[in-house]
Amino acid sequence: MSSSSCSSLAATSTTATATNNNNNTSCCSSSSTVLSRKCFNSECTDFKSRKGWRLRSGDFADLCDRCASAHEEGRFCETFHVNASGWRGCESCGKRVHCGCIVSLQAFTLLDAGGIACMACARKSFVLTSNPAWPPLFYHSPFPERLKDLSVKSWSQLAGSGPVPWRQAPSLFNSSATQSELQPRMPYEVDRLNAGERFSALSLEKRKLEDFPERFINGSPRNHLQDIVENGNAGIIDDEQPQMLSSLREDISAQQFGITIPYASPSELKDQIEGSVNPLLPAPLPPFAKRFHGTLHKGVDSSVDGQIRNGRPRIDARGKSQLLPRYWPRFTDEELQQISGNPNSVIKPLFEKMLSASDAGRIGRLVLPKKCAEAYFPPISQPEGLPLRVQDSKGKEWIFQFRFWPNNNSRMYVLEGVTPCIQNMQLQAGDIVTFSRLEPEGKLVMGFRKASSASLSDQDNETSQTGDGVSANGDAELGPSPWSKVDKSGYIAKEVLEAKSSIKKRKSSTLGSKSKRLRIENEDMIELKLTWEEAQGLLRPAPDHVPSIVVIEGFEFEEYEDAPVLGKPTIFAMDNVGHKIQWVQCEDCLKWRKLPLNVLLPSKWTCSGNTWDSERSSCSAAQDLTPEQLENLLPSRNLDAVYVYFNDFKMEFLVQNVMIPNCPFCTWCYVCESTVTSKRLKAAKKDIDNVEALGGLDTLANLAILGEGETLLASSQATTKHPRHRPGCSCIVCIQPPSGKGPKHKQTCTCNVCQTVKRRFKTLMMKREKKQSEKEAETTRKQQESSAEKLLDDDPSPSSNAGSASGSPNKKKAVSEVSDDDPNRMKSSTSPFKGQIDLNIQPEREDEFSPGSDSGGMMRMLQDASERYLRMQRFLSSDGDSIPASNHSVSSGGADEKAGGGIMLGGSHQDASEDHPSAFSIITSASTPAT
DNA sequence: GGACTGCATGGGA
DNA sequence: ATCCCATGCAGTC
Repeated sequence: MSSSSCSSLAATSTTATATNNNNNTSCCSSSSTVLSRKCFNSECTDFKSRKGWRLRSGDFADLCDRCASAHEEGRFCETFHVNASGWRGCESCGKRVHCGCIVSLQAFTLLDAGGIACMACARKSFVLTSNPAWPPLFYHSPFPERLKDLSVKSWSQLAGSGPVPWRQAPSLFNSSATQSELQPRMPYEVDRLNAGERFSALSLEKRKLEDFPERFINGSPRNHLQDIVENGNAGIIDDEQPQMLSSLREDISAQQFGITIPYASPSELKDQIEGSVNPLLPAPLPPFAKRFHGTLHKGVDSSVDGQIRNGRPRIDARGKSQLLPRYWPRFTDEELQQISGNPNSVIKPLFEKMLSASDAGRIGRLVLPKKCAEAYFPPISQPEGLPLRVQDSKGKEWIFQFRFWPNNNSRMYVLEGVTPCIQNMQLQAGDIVTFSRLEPEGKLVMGFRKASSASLSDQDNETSQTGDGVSANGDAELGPSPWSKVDKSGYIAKEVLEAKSSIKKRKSSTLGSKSKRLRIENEDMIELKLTWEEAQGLLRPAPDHVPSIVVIEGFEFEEYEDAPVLGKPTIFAMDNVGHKIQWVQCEDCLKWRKLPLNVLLPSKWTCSGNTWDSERSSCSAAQDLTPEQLENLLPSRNLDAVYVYFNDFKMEFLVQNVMIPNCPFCTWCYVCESTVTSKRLKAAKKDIDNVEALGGLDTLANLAILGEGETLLASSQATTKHPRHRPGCSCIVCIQPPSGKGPKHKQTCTCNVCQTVKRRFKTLMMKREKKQSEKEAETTRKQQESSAEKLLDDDPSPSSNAGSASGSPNKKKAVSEVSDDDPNRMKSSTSPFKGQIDLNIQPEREDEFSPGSDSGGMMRMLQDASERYLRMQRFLSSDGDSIPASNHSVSSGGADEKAGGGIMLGGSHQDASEDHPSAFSIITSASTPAT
């Protein structure tokens, strides 16, 4: 390498001063160094006297008169680097341009497709398009003192903790000196460097620097080879060629994807020397900022555009590897404009991150990518970290705690207290938060990008990149779904599934292969707006599917060994004679047709495919459903509330469309499709508490409801514990009629539902009785003693024990009539429940419901219920086989139907107690025979 | 019991 | 093999 290149390299270094110290003969000099009085140009032996270009250090190269003149006239390289390597031809005019030194940086720009263009051509040819790929660049102000000041003050002011020590983990720096080449120096980093605090890394850095121009000037493999072939420029061929080419290919690939790279680009260097080209020019803005300014303020000098082009990221693969691509900022002008607000401010994009479920969750902790945190956030040495003031895109300021946790000999950086901000910006998992810095204030700015917009833009990008509009990863094979719009039936919009396809493409590019869990979740939760249940409903076994049953923790899972097919979503119901059927909507006429239960339909189905009902095999045939029936049939979407009726008590559940694991009502009940907000559930629980003393079966029914409610409450996400049910499934879940549908069951009903319920109930009761009786003998005495004391001391009325459970005279009466004379039991029955009732449990496995395996509350409730029930049984058996007295006394109407306790699940805003003839009831008969 | 905190774990790059 | 980081979870308040 020629000495001229060496001098250039030294100039490229941010450590010109240090380099000078190490190599006085390299004639690198700066105004701040008086070790050498020679001209910066090693080719020149004259003594320096004039300032030249600006160095990274903020100082100016000292040049002799001759060199300074050549520099000012733009002839420096032509004069002094004639024989140096790095001469390239402009792709446009062919003019030879030297690309091998800091002096020439402003003279050319790298082309996206490879090669270079001289600035004259660049200014003529380039149209500044919205290119989110512009890198955030270190703003090297012509006022280094101001920046130096800012470099410390900005963070320290933000942190409010005085001067910030040098970052504790400059891994970007120390691990490989890459930053010296490419990483934008943070102002404080420059300070540090200026202060000569990194001498230890100097030799390595210097070595890196020596090969940097070779990489740098050969902006593309093509040009590199071209240079070799056409120019016979052997000067740049060295042992590193293969690696260089490989590296450069990576660069090109990165560029092709329009990736923004938060590392220094040569434009940064250009900016530094720009001042030297014409020191009278206004302070150069960072290229990115220039573009931004150019966007905001028309009429910016076209030269700026060319300079901006010169800011194209030229990133070394090693530099790229420092920060994972998924964190590279991809700001659009609009986003910048949104963030900035103030056109006089300069936005420096730092990084971005897609919010994970944890990030967006209520915990309020945003995990920061380590490298980003260490590169762009103030250094912290203590886990407690620092408070960090961050401004959101609306200008609102937030203070987060920037801290870290020790983790595997490393650190895990988090921003704490982000929940208000996240909520304020209405962000959720999958959305992207962006971090940038506002210059010159140094203020951290947090922007965001919603997942939908991100997906669209990314998708657009990718489409344009591939040029064929076809997903590169083959996800398009999902194909457009023929399903029509989402409506009350729960059908999924065609557009939505198409969006899914596009989202998957985006995810594959944006997220890479990272975090499948996140990807799936995002798709489902955010993009698809597809509930777990809906997704389940879409799946059909393959035509020749033979399910294999896997039992996990007592739950049977049907496994699709072959990939399930996407089928036509249908609605299962009971006809008026109690047979299970399914309803399907014609793709064309949208009429609903009744089909046999086990029919599996293709994803696109029309009336013409109705081979089971020839009279309705045409769209012209009338729909055999009244609007009212249809309304009852269709699962209600966007429910506000679910009412669960128990005798005269109506319990309201607020719901969301979330599938509930272990829901005994599976896919049919409204509750099952919903979660219950804790507030309302508590209210409901209170109601249940109020009525729980009605009797054993009533209580059990309540427990069933509440157990489910607990499930609802406890589960914000579906689990795999819910077996997949499909047509023909005969489990307790599936044999139940849809909520609010089907005939009511008499006590003497011997249908599958009742039989199963009775059997399970009886088994449960017997086991509970047996277990409890063993313990009762020992504990009852003590309990009675204590209760007796309590009764004597407090309240002679047993019902008072229920506390708030005295809301109605009926209840009081019920309590007194069916009262359990054990107040502790009453108390326990009002205790919170943790457990769940899963009607899918196998009776032979019900001992898993032992208190030991239960959290306690639920089992106590069950025990109470069983005891009461058995006591009632004994009581009633002596009085004839009749319904429990409690129900006689409580039920205000239709007592016979509600005898034994009924769970009626009404739909949204439906009053099943009044006019819902098809309200679903589970009748647990008091005369249930043991099985 | 729920919220919060800090660390541990394990999948994935 | 190593590191990152999303998330789980136990301890504490």
